[in-house]
Amino acid sequence: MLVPHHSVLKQLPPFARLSEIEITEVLRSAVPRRYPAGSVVFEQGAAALHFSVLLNGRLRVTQVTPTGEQVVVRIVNPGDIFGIARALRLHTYPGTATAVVESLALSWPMEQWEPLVERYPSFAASAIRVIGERLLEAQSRIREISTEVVERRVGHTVLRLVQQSGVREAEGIRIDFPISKQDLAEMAGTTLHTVSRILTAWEHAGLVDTGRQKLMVKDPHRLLLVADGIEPGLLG
Amino acid sequence: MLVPHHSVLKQLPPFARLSEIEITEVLRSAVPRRYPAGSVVFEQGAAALHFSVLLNGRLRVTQVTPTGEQVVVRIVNPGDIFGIARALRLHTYPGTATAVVESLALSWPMEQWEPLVERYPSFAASAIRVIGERLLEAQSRIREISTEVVERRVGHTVLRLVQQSGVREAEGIRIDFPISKQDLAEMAGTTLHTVSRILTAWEHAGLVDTGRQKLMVKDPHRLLLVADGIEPGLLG
DNA sequence: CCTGCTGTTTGCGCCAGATCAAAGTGACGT
DNA sequence: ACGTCACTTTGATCTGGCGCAAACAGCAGG
Repeated sequence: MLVPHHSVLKQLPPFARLSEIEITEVLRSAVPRRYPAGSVVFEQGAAALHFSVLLNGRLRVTQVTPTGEQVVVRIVNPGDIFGIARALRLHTYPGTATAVVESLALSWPMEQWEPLVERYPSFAASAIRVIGERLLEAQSRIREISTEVVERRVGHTVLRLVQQSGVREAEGIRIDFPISKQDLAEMAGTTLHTVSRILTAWEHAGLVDTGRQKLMVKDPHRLLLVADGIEPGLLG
Repeated sequence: MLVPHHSVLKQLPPFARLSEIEITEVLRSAVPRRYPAGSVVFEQGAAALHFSVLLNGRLRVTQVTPTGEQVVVRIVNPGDIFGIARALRLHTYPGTATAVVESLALSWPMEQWEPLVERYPSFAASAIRVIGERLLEAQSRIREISTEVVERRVGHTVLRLVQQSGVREAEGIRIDFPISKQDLAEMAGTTLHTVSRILTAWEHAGLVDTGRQKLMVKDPHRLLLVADGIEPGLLG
């Protein structure tokens, strides 16, 4: 099936307001791409040749500093647009994207971006909203990192994951892709060691359930209280 | 002069590609607003009623955390669009904007945003770029705050100010609006005291010249070396 | 079943930088 | 000129959480 994406695409906000004909038109220049778990989708510094929509799977976008430390910029969820460097007048990708699980994306050559924005105002409006949401999230993280103590930062990081990538289960909400303590540390702006200690404390208190690359939040409400500083930390 | 803004507006990227007639049209729904130094332009949590373009002056946008700490989100420079909360589907402003010097802005009712984006693709494209730039800057700050030591963070903060709001002078580059050490601290994610110590050290080394709400960078090149960790810190 | 690899836990010492405290100084109004 | 207020400097102390180190546990592949 060369065009299984017709209906899928219509679900996504950026394309929701396009007609059947327009979608067919838009799909003409798109190619589906499959990324095995662990593979690199694009690399920091490489020429920005494509922008894409994630159909399913999960990507992790990281940046490395000039001195070699890594930070996780964001997690790309199904439905998200990613790799839009050129819209920001960049010629290279500002970060590296890696598939954390087997993933499928729909990919357009970068030159299609401008026409898409110019021709479909609803696409432009949607793009603004998507980028705007990322901006708000980034600003929240800045506020968190610069004013909050580690335990609360880790709390907010986990809650953000729950909201963006959580699936309800009997015992709580599971983050449905493999995530290491190292990843959490790079999201919260701390170290692997500190994250490990915090999660262990939370596990004893019954807030979460953790394991090798597994994370499940059993008591989101109470975790929120800790993250917001209403309930004191559980360390020590 | 009710419409002195015709030519001014045409200088600004979001409006640069509009025709004379279109600009007249766009200006019809705009009102100029004057903000005395120190006055509040809009307040965090208030209903988002307007979006604006800063014609001259300088605004400081801050956020306060639930627990009362403040962080400086960004400085609005002439030519910048600000207060576009509604474009991000927010109904209230996520931060507070204060005029640091007497400022003049052109202001539209929020309902005009969607029509503007839908009608003028070049406006939409420009908005995407502006928001995207803020996003990149926010991500840089996240990387800095979570991986760099204070001195280098303060360095990058100052360099960012130089780039965005610096004016060449005989002795170096001056930040052309009043900025306190407290402001710098809230931008770099540290405390007033630490900023003071660092700037004192830099002053002794001839990198900067500081005073009461004054900041001038005498040796931007060397400051960059310190900020990038190529040259060791000057503290102690 | 063993072996290796990668992710995780936990203990301990230490230091960057926050916090507390107090004195110093430039700008502005009267 | 003087006093006041806001901003700044500097010192002294305290501590969160980082860095280092070493042991431990899932999981994959032979």
